[in-house]
Amino acid sequence: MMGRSPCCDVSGLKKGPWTPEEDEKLMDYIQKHGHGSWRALPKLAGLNRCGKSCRLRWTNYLRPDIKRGKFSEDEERTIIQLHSVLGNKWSAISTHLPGRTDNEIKNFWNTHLRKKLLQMGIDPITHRPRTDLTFLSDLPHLLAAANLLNQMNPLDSSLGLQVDAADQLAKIKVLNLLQLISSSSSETPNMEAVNLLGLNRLRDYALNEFVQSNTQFQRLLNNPHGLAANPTQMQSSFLDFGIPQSTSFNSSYATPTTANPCPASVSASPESTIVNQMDSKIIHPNEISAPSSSSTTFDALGDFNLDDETSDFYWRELINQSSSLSWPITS
DNA sequence: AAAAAACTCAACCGCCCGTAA
DNA sequence: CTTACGGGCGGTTGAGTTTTT
Repeated sequence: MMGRSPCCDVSGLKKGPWTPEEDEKLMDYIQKHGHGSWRALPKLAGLNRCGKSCRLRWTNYLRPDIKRGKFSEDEERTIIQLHSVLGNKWSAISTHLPGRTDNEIKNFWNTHLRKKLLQMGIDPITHRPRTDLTFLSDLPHLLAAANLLNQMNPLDSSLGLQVDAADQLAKIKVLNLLQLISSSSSETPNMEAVNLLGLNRLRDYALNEFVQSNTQFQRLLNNPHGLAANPTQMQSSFLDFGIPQSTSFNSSYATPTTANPCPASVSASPESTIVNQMDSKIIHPNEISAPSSSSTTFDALGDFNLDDETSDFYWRELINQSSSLSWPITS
């Protein structure tokens, strides 16, 4: 026989948006009888729909325990964290977000989070810094954000939120930028993109802009308060989910240590080591001990910011040496 | 003011899987 | 053991809405 025919192909069954009347019928019926067999339900409830359509309408919309409205930042972080482990297992992800349906999470991911990660230079599939550098064409905006930071009084509460947002974004982008730059050597395929974008000039500009001038930005970099992904919280909530280690290891999205897209570049010059060190600091350390849960950029950033003394050290080193930096990239 | 482009999200489709027959 | 069925899942669509030009 041919492939299975769609359940509602049998003519006459309504498709498309639900009317309030239909909703009411469905709700009434389920309230009185429970849903029982979805296939049998439409006839019993007096609905001209297929059972599948009814089930979908109920689980994604009419169910009384559904939370509506914007996702909180907490939920957002949870989704990103879980997605880095589970991939597109929307249903599994939704079990950790009370009142949110898989469909809603999927939509939210596709319309918001994916873009957000891309904009931050994070590959939404691997959750690691993107290896193509096209996002860096956005660098002017990044720099503008950083400049704005410098002009803002961070104590001005009316601007507090904006400072935080810009702060987070700038931090993340700078770190990814530095990772990518520092991991590019003339041998890597990145090189082409780097030259294409005239990144060398951008790099100098960026470093001068970020590193040389401002104590305020530096302070913000070292200030964990505005950090998008508080590492401690992230780690513990991650554990709270009770995700078995094996899940992440088996996940097709878990990146094996050998496939690190940001390999420590061969130190072409002594001066480049500082950035490479930082790169290692950012990306590598936990991978060795716990490859499963620590391979996301958020975790990496968390590490970087967790240890104030260390990050302070690296930034100071970077600042001290920035004027004389000779990079492994040559123009 | 109007047209086009971009976005949103409810709902659909086809496939998969567990299980009852 | 095989197969048919129902429920569930992830990918995709497209009408309605909002934003941009």
